[in-house]
Amino acid sequence: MMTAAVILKNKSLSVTIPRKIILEIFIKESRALSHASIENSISTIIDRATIYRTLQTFLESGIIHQIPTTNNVVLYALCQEECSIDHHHDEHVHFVCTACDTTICMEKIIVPKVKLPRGFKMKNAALIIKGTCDICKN
Amino acid sequence: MMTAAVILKNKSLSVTIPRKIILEIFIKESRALSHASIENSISTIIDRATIYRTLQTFLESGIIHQIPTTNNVVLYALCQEECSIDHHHDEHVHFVCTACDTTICMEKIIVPKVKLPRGFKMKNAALIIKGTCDICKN
DNA sequence: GTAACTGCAAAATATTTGCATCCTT
DNA sequence: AAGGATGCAAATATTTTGCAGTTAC
Repeated sequence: MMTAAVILKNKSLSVTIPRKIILEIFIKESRALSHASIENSISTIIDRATIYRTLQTFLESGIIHQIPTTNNVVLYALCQEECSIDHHHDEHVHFVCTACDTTICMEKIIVPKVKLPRGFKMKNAALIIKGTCDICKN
Repeated sequence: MMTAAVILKNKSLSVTIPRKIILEIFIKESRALSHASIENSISTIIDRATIYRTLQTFLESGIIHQIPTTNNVVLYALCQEECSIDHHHDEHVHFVCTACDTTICMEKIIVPKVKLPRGFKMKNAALIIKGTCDICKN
């Protein structure tokens, strides 16, 4: 189990209070977070601009990856393996539970390859599955 | 080839100037559009609020569907088959060309089914593939 | 004629930026 | 000590809403 400080150091990022707090939230919650949900989870006051900048930094260092959504809210989740800005290992399935509105990474399930038409070259893929999760099932 | 007016009538929507103009843009451009790109394609002045409301209406009537993105911009594209708000037939692949920044629907390629862990129930899926398109290939 | 739709204006929300100060290395 | 990060404030951008006037059916 890597601590926030260790992860930051591994990425050659300076270890600051806001970065540790935000990273610890990601470590604690095993689900995808939006800017807003992070802001809400923080009891301390971290400036909104700092949160934006921190998420951007984490993204560029490959600490987190983005998950596409359809509601103008970008979600972020911890990367499991080593990622970098140009090569994210985020080609696992993301599951969105429409009941509890939670998005989780299904690290174990990789995105199946599909055959593209001639001339198209794939760089990466994201598969978002919506439905109900194992807790909300009914 | 369906005209904008016919599509609107089929969905029991009243045929208004803004709706026709916006729908015609979708018909003409065979790619996914954002609110902003629609606003830019319009020479006539259609109020921004009207565009938002029209897209919402089209979405609810199943005329267009949303495509998830990671940049806080929701994309919309024409539905090919009959859709409704609760059952969209949008389970085809969406291809994002990172060179020309264009998103297109690959109607022919359906999203492969994946096996979910016990307790998870899938309702629908979206597969977004990023790469270079057949025009931008190099 | 009536219900629905549009345009306008304002409000609410979300994101970005400049800059002075503070913190990490 | 120096460079980078933060916090604050302001600027920008985006989206929503209320309402009066207009349009489609």
